[in-house]
This record gives sequence, C-alpha cells and structure tokens, in this order.
Amino acid sequence: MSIPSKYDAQQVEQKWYDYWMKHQYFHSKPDERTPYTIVIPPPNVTGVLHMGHMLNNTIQDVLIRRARLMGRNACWVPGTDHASIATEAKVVAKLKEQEINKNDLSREEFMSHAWDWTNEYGGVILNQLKKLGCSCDWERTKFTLDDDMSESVISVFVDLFNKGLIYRGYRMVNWDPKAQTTLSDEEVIYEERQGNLYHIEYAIEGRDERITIATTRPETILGDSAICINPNDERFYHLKGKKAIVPLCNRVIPIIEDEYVDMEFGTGCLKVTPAHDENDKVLGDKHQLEVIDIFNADATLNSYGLHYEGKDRFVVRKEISKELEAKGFLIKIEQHTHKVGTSERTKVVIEPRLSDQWFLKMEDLAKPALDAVLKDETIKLFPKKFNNTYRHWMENIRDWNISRQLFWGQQIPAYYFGDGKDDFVVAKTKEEALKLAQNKSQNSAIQLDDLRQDSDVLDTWFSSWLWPISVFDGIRNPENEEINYYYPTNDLVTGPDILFFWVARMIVAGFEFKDEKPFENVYLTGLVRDKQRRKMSKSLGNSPDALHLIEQFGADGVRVGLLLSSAAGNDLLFDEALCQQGKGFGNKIWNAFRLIQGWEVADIEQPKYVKTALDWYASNFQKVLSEIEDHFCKYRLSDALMSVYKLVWDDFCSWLLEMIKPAYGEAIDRKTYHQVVDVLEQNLKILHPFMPFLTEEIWHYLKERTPEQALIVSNWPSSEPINTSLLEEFEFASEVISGIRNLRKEKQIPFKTAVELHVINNGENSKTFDDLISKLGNISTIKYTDSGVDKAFSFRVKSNEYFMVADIAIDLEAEVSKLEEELEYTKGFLNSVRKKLSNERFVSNAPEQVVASEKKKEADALAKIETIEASLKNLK
RNA sequence: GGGCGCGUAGCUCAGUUGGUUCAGAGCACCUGGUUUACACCCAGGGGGUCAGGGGUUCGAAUCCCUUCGCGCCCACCA
Repeated sequence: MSIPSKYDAQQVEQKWYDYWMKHQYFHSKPDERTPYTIVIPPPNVTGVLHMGHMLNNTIQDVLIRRARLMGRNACWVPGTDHASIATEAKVVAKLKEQEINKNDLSREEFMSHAWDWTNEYGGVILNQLKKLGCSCDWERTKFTLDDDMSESVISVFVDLFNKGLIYRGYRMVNWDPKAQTTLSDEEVIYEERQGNLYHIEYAIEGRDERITIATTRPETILGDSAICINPNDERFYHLKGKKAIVPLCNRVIPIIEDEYVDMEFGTGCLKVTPAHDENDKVLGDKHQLEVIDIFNADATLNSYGLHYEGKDRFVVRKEISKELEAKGFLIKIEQHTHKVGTSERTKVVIEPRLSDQWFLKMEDLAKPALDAVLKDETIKLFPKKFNNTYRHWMENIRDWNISRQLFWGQQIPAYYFGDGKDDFVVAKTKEEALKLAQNKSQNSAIQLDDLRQDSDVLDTWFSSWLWPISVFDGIRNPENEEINYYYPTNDLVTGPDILFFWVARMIVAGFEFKDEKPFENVYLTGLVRDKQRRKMSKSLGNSPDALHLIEQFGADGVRVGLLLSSAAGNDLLFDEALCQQGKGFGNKIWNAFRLIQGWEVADIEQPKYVKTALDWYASNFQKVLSEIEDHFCKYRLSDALMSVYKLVWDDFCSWLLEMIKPAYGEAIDRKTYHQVVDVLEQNLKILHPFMPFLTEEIWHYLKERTPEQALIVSNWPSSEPINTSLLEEFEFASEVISGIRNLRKEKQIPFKTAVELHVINNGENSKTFDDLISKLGNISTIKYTDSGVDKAFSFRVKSNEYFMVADIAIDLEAEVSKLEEELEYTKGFLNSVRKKLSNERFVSNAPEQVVASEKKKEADALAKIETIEASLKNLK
C-alpha cells in the first residue's frame, strides 16, 4: 500500500464518515453495556452552522467518542428545534418578499408556508455537523414539532393544568409589537438608553393650581387613571383627596396616596397608567383604578389616543411633547438614562401590556431543581461559578408565561365553548374536550363545531424543556425500555446564555415528569468571539464560514483549533491560526506515521537501548494518560488535548522516535518495529476523540482491519503501573542531552562531529540511558572518571560534572570567566538558602518537608561549588 | 441600585488547601540548523514588581483590606 506524502483531509474525512455510517457505529440501542447519553441542544431547524455550534458540537463529539472507546454504549441524540418566534419571524420576512402579509393568511395557510420552509432549509445544519465528524445517532433525529414530540407537549400541558399549575391570567406581559406576541421575561433584553424625563403639569380640579409629574413616556398620559403622591410628603398635603385633570384629554382623575412613591425622585409625584406599566398596574389594583389601554397590538394609538389615533408610539411621543409644550403643560425636559426592554428576536422596544395569557406556576416546581444543583449536587455545573447565577434565578423564579400569539408551534389545547371567563376546558383532543365541555356546562347539546380552540401556541421552550425525556418517548410511554435505559442522560453541553431558558427548565421537567434529574453534568461553553473580543454575529459579519474552515484545515484541524483554547465557561477568542496549528499537528502525526511505515524491517537483533526507550515511553504514556483522565473528569478539554498534543509531539516524535530510529540507510529489527506500531496505536486511541478522521486513516494503514476492528470502536488504553524511577532517570538523561546540545551550539561543534563525554559521577545518575545519551548527543564514548579533564568544555547536571572532549581549540579565558560566573551565582544561591535556614522561626514553624528540601538545596549547592572550583583549578 | 467573576510573558490562558510542579504552558518572537519523516520541521534562547497600594505570616500570585481597570448576571425607581 503506497502512502501519500501529503494527507488529504477532504477525501479521507468523507471516506471514513461514510464507513462509520455504513457500519452503524453511531447507532445505539439498549444492551447490557452501561449507557453514555448526550442529547444535543437542538439548533434552530432553519439555522446554519456557526462557530458556536462548531465548538459546542466538537466538545460533545469528543465526549461521546471517548465514552464509546471506553466501552460505554454511547448514544448522542441529534435534532432540531422549531424555535417558534425566531422561525416565524424568518417565514414572515420571506412571505413579505413575496408580498404576502401574514395577517392575510389563515393559520393553516401560514403553517403550510412554514412547513415548506422547514422542509427546504430544515436539517441543513445537521448535515453540516456531519462534516465536522459528529457521531450522532442519526436514526434518532428528532424535531420538536414531530407528531410524537407535540403529543408529549400537549399531554404535559394537560397534566399540569389538571394539577392546577397552569392558569389563565389577565396580566401585564412583555409585548413585542412587531411580532405581535408576548415574550417571556428571559426574552427581553434590557439596554441602557439615553432618554428624556418630561416634566408635565396637571391642573387641579377646582383650584388655580397645578401639580407637576415626571415621566419618560409622555404619550401614556392619555391612559392615566390617577396621580400618586407619598402620604408623608408635606409638599402635597393640601392636595389629598383632590382631583387632577389630564392635559389634552381633560379626563378627571383622582390624586391617590401610596408610600410606593419615592419622594426624592423626579418631582416626588407620579402619574399612574395601569395599562402600560407593571408598577402602575399594582397601584391600580390596590386603589381600584380604571385601566385604560391606549395602544393597538402594533403599538399605534387606539381611539383613546384622540387625534393621535393610528400613529406609532414614538411618533406620538415627539408630537405630544410639542403639543404639551405649545399649550404650556410641558415645563421641562431633563436628560435621563434608563434601561429599556427590547425583544431578543425583533429588537423592538417591548411594551408592557395587559392581556389574557397562560402561565405556569413555577415556585413549587423549582424546589427540587434548586436542591439538585445546590444542595444535593446530583447535578454538577462546569464551571462551578454558574451555581450562583443558577441559585439567584431559581430563588427568584416567577410564573412562566407560556403562551405566544404565533402560529408556529403547538397550539394550546384549551377549548372555549361559551363567552364566559371560565367557559373553557383543557384536553388532549377535541373529542375529549367535547365531553368535558358538555359536562362542565351541563349542556349535552354542545357540538364539536361549537368548540373554539385557543389560538395561541406554546412558548418554544415549553417543548424543549422536555427534550431529554421526549426524545426517548418518556412522556407518552413512561416505562418504555429506551427511557429506562438512557435516562438520565450523562452530559449536557451548552452555552451559559440558555442556562435559564433551557437548562434550568429541563431540570424542573426532569423532576416533575420523571422524578429524576435529566443529566448529571452540565458543561457550559464560552461564547465564541473574534480576536477583538466581539461576539460573533451575522450582523457584524465577523463569523468565519464554518464549512469553509473545514475545507481549509480539515475537520480534525478545526476541531483541534477550537479546543486548544476553550476552557469551560471561558469565552473563546477564535483565531484561524489555531486551526492552522490543528492542521499542523495532523501533519506531524501523519509524518511520524510515514516515518515508521517507511522503515525497512529486517530480522536482526534489537539494540539494547530500545527496551529502555520503550519502557520509558510506556511509563510516560501512563503518566500522561492519568493526567488526561483527570482533565476529562474536570471537563478541562483543552488541557486534555494539550496533554495529548505534547505527548505525541514531544515525547513520541521528538524523543522516542529519535531514540529508536535506525541510522540512515539501516534497517530496523522486526521486534522494535512491531513494538513501535503498538505504541503508535495507543497514541491513536487517545487522539481519536479529538481527531477522528486522521487517526482512523492511519489505523487502517498500519494493519489490515475488519470493520469490527475500526478505531472508533476499539478500546481506550487501560491503565498500567508506572515506573517512576525510570521516569526520573530519563529526566536526568534529558538534561544531560540538553547540556550536550547547548555546548555544541555554543562552541559550534556540529552534530556530525562525534565527541567523547567524560563524567565525574557524584552518585546522581544511573547508566541506564547512557546508550541513548550517546545516540542523541552523538557521543563516541562515555567515560567515568574521578578527576576533571584538561582543556575540555564542561557542564553540570545536578552534582555531576560532564566534560566534552572534542578536537577543538578552547578559549581558556572565556571558559574561566563562564565558570566564575556560575560559581558566583551558586554562592549567592547558597547564601539565600542559608539565610532562610538560619532563621529560627522558619526552622521551627515550617513543615519538616520544606526544611528538609532547603537543606538538600544547601548540600547540592555546596557540592556544585566544589566541582566548579575543581574545574577552575583544572583550567588554570 | 444589588450580586458574581476577572486583572499572571507580546497574545490566549494554567497555577487546587499559603511552602519543589511557583513563577508555568501553548502560540508569537529571536538565534542557529535543510541531501538522512515533517521548514506545517529540528535544536536553543530572551521575555513577567503575578493591575497599584497596604496588612496578616517565618513565608503571599495564592488569605484580608483598599484603589484602579474590565466583564457578566439580576432589579419596577416614574
């Protein structure tokens, strides 16, 4: 088999992905093995792969591939989310291009357009994940609007309603006037904006006096139902019980008293507009004020808006302030910065609005979810710092507004049979609803056609909070084999931005519907940013094209590039150079493999030093392997990768292969060859989760393999005892080799020139590595002596002294001054150690170990001084 | 306004309970090296008052106080 000198990622990656798929290595079904399960955070069905997905899914694939190698039954469930408001917004925009207005369409017509869109663009993102190498069980692909998924959602709604946890309420909600739907609190983004504080005068009824209020929203005066003062405010004592007149509309409203009013802020009195402000609503309820809604659904003014009817709220704000000014009501405009709520999806300013909505009571549901993370710690967040954020949210949780005035989603299974407030029933099907309605109304004449289903759909998170359960059909069939086997899942990998939206709610759902946590560990990745720390976003255009990156660097290269700097929870500053580094690493591995494959193998004897080298590497491998395990346990994937990187690049390539590689033109003995191949195979196994394609390719070049012997389903290396003293001996030997290299460089003795090495051995090292020192340092012979060597270059490792004897003139003076410098430094060092040791408080207070180590330093320094002085004597 | 976190080499970050992993890693940079797997390489090297100040301690990047700078989350101040 001829081996290409260049690794062709494009072709190789496609080949192995097809191969894995063909042999169903991504597919999982319950068996006797321990499961390892991940459910994908379902991306928006119409989304395209961006850097965040790349990072997130690379991490999941690393975890799942490692678990598979460790003998677990690895199951990674993929899927997509219908993302109600986001997708609906896209469909609306697309329809607009075709000059179709959403409002002109029936629900059925709109849904048909939306499904067309979904069928056309949906799943593109999943195919892109395949390019990245993601080993998802594609046979399990789910969509949150699949029939079975929707059934689960509806069944959960009915269940919670019957438990009294879902209720219908006329409440102040966040209204998105563009999408014309409500939003949950979490979908509202508060932005600091420069605004105005308008001071407006209201006449007092029956008196020649005015009262001044301050507001940021002058247009809402048309909805005022009271003026409120603090009962303790002396300035307004005389106005208690009086009435005020709203400018322009001349409505007479009461002046009420409430301690809620901050006497310090603004003018110390405020206008109350119950329909358009949450706090005002509270005041309104308390004082039984009239609720006057002045807006239409699109935030234009309605008939209460007088001559402003039909105009947009912001237009009115400008115009009304001018009118107020002209008529002498506006007395002052102050600059004022305040936070404005905006829609996460449409970016428009949210309007607080009173409307009928569906809510889920959260307080009791949140309790087990809170304890699981913070008290029992049966669910662990990585990094742990998110525990605080989680606590804060869960302890201050508010009822969840789950209804949305959209089409794209599961329609709320509430059916109205009359005009009364309570004339509705909740049921899984219309048929069931009919029976309930007949019962409730005591009217058996009600027909199917008389039932009107609620026109709202459910919040998209109301389906995704069931994801870890519903993908295994655990809602509809709570005792099915799959849910019992795969649930709870193991790791969840997602961004901290949806910790509340999704993660917390999944935990709530897990305890409520399965009486069990949905996952054990939550790995929260950072946000991917560009080099200037800006978020990657479509609008900034700073997000590299994911597929293009894969074309450029190969999926393996991109995976490595992403993982090299992505400590959990830290933002990742993405730089293409990292992918280049990843690709370079692949090249390095490829060439190491080519080197080994290129050796001529002969039936000759194995040199003695080979065993030493291989034994050392075996122990070193074990040491690094345990480091890697440790990193994985802590979800420190970039550290794990860095350990593998250094193991393969430095230890395997730079040390081991250099140690055992035959001299130019010579063959390698058969035994060594096979042993090195074994070592390479062990390396490939731990590399595989990070670089699946390259490793599988080499794996099959090394040996003829059946599909059952593919790397993806091989086994993670087992842990073996470590020979620590051998590792220490190598450590010492490597310092000797560095010493030789340094001297060679310094004295310009080329590697080709063999030199002798004379050693004064003060008992520090063994001779185990001498052959290897000779090989890597090109030393003709190593001689052990008692006395220094005349006219030779020298260096020291610990207390040993090494003399390099070469046929090269020595600059005596330079050598002497170098030694003297070293002597001086060592003496200074000795001094500082002795100073410490003569400090009685140090000796009596510091632990024995520390004192002992200081004493050792002292002894070493003394020995070193002695050898340097001896050398100096030799030179002079 | 409240809470959390961060500031260590040019860059991105490690650094667990104060003491041999204590001043580190990768990248970048500098010097030398190419008929002998790989210049996507090899060998070597420089570089940090651990944000500033104060304190506790025999000993502080690590603990405490404080100043400065940055980030995130939460909150109804009209």
